[in-house]
Amino acid sequence: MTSSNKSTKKNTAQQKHPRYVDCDNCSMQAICQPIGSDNQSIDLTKNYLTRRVEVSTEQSSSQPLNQSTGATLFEQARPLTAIFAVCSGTFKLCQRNDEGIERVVGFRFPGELMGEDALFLEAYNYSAVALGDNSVCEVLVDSLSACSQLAPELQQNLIQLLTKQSYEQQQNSQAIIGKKSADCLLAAFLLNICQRNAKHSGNETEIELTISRQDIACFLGMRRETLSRLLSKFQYEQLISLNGRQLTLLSINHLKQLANQ
Amino acid sequence: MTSSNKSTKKNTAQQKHPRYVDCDNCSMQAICQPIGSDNQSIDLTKNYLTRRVEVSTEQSSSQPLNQSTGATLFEQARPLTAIFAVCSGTFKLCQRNDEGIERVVGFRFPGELMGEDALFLEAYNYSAVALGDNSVCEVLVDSLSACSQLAPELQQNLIQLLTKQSYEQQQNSQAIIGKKSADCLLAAFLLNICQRNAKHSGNETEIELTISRQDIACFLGMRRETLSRLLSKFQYEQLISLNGRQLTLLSINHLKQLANQ
DNA sequence: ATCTTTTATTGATCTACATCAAATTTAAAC
DNA sequence: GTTTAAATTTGATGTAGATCAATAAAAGAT
Repeated sequence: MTSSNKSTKKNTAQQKHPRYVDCDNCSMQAICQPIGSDNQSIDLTKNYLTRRVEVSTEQSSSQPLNQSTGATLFEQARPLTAIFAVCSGTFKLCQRNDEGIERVVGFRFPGELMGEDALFLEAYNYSAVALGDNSVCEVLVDSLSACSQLAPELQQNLIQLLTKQSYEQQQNSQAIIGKKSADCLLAAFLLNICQRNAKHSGNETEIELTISRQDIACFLGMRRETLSRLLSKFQYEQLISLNGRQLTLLSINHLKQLANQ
Repeated sequence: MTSSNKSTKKNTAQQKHPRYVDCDNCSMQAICQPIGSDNQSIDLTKNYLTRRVEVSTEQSSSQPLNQSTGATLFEQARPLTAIFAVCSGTFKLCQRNDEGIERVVGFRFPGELMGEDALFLEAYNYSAVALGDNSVCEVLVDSLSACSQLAPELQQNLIQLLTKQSYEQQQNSQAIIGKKSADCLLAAFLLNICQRNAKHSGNETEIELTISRQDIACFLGMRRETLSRLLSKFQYEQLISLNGRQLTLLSINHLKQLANQ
């Protein structure tokens, strides 16, 4: 099985300038925009919000998963002090179960939230690891809580945000679990990440895969060998093309057909 | 392979009097108890709450899944007017995807909520079908919303409720997805439902399985033949015993060991 | 009660994926 | 640049679970 494009070298088209997501396309928006209860408006950045905090790969406190180091934004079971929105880059979310076995439970792209599902609970449900040099917006929970008691509008927005978020999470995981075969699963996954990535990149057919094969395989519950074979097969079948880290969906229709089995 | 207890007949120990869950053990509690903002308390039942609405098997509007009829409490995609807590009995939740393929996406036991994950969104995410003669408590969303604007206490409770709920949902689905083998999956499932059922029954080792094999298999993403074989194997290995619909976990430790693989 | 229909169990076979192993490519270190 | 290590791809083989098919047991109907 010979894949079409293999000879291309020097295709690590490193984007020097990371693209930050627009606030308009961010899930945090509901609680990040200036809130004016009638005439008295609250300056959010003076209260609970810090924009564009860099999370670079250097200082990694611990290795959350066997391989691939990366900056850990927060760790599972630690007290929840803040929730985050991804500004640029990709994060992976890892969860350790009772028996100490770790799994990749999700990925987050620009404009998506992290930690919000444990808001007002004691601790983070999972660890968040930056895949590369990323940035986030940070919302301090205590300050947010204090503010929301002043502004009922904010509280209403918060409920909406949590509901929508929980809904989308459910949709995303629904799209993954219970697929008939690994083909379908992978097709669904590729469509899912490209669609989510498009919210800020604007391109639904291309994505720069900062996620390693190992992490993808772990998330999808298959072996990396299987994933590798499937990617080769998809390339052979002209469903996708892979140039280094650049993934292009060549036939979204066929992929959708495959995914819905 | 001969299962230990097969000869027992007439073991359909029908519980004439369905056990209703205590309000203390119900997830709806946060918004169902009388709320007193200082001295002016709101009478909930006069506003948005109706307790113990019967949902009997008779009048089924449509067959949500290929087999097993049952009263449909609400249907996917219909406007969300109310959220529910199970009082007695078991419900199954079905979801149809874009391609029209239906799946069982969950079950609800007494004290658990339904529809709450779409609160303040347009429509229900799934259909809810009663497995037998059940009952629910109903909370009307419009009235709840109106009330919550009067009582900030209620709104705070609502946020807590939604967060906890979303967390538990995630935990439940995490316990299921990505298991190595069907054995582990089934072990995890049996432990999960017994544990959830124990919240109102008080017995963590026994449960009356109102759910059909087909529905369980569909939920777990396996064929009913496979499920049947596994149940037989579990009985042979003295992990469980099955008397009609009565399931008993004989060795919770072994099951847990199996589930965490 | 008997008859019919549905639901559940067991058997035989076949395939998708895991597993073990080796080669190859890519990235990091020097 | 070269060397080393890590990540990815490809190959060979075995097994878990799907699929097809046939009973067997409940549940309803009469």
